[in-house]
Amino acid sequence: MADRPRRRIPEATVARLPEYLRILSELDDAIEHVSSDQLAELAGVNAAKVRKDLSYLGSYGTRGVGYEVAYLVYQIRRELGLTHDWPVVIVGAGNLGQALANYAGFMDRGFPVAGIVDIDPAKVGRVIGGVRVRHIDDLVSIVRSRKVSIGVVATSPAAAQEAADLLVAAGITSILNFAPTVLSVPRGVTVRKVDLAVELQILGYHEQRRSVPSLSIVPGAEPTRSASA
Amino acid sequence: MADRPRRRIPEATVARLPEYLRILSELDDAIEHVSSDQLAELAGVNAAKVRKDLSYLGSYGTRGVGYEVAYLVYQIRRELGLTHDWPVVIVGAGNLGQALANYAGFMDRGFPVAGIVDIDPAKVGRVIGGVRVRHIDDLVSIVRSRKVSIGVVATSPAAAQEAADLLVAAGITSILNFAPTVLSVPRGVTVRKVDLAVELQILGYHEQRRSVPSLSIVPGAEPTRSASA
DNA sequence: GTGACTTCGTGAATCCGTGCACAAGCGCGT
DNA sequence: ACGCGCTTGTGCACGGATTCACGAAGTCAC
Repeated sequence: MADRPRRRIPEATVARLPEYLRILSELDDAIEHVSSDQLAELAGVNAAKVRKDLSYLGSYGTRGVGYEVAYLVYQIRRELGLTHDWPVVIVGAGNLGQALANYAGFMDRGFPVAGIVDIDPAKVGRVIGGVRVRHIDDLVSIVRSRKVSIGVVATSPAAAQEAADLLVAAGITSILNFAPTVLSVPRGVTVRKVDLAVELQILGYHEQRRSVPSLSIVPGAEPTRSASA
Repeated sequence: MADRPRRRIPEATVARLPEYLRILSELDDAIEHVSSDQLAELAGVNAAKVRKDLSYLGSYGTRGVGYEVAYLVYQIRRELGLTHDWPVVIVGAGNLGQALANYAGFMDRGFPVAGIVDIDPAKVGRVIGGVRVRHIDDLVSIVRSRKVSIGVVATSPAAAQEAADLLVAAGITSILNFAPTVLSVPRGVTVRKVDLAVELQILGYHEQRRSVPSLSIVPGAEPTRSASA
């Protein structure tokens, strides 16, 4: 119960914890315990990995039984800092910004949209996903009043760096960047990037790779196994 | 010039190549050569990494000069299989599906939207991003006629597995999954997943981490340095 | 209480990715 | 022709992540 010394959790594990959390949350309420094997199966990963990941939580599984679902959920939420909501502000009310604001999954999972801003006066005032679009000049006041620490960049690539600068100036310390641009930010600000085209290009690479060798080697080649899930 | 034996490229490198490609494509046309240092700066990574990445292409940089931009672009495009377009089909014409279809970045970067399908008859017929939404029953014919090999799942979580099954049945071999669900697919099908909420939760973890220690240790604690860029 | 069985937690081996450091190669000026 | 300065390409060492394998610790039936 007492705050334990809190060891550092490997980045790879941090990236998987939300997945475990989602899976556990979706489990039938009647299920009280899960084994690492079951959880691994559901998450599409190795069972040993699950156990090692969970061991970083200092979490108590019970040998011979497994992990108590409710307690595990509590532990993961706590470690991820999900004991309270993290409001986010979205910069850019274009296609993507609108889709994000509408996306129920944000609100549901503890990231309510505190505001959407755009530089285009024509978009200001429109209501998206229950939130009114405001002018980018209001960014600072939104961030301050709602205590927002996470910003989402959903602008055009050309405007992304400026958006990031404004977010940082407003006091944001974490940025999720959807624009295909490398953002430069001061030390102490965390940036994560999601580039949709890059994901497709990676898939394209594998596609290309599975077709090229087949015509030069075997007649009825079986597809090369590739990292799925 | 001749097809060289083509070594396997590490996954981490494959994930960075599209980024290099984008940066190189955006360079001023007047620039003929870039050094690994310059490219590294622009991509926000280490110069040695750039050189090692590019060395997998068997690419010829010139010592003392750098890499010829045009040739490098050609090489990367070739390695990623971007010498021709890869049409994609989007399943799900909800918020996200619409945003994706509208997203110019797909078309621009070699991934034209060959079709959007939805199960909801009310959505069928609507035109999004220049493409008419069709019923999911037409999926097979779209995939066959347009030779689509990449599918995008932009459905609700509940429908995602079914969407994936239909895509696979239609002959798709690569899937980009935006639904917060673990898809199970046959061997030989590549799946990549983008979960927006997971990205936010990872940011949330870092946010929480930079605030918690400060209250228990130092009075004026400086934020813990974290992996940015 | 005892033994069979299940499942966790973790040491140890291995693999992958990163970054340093330096030799080899190229161009340019003289 | 030659040497100087710049930049690539890569061997090597290191650290992080994955996976195996097994001892420890618990449950359950009888």
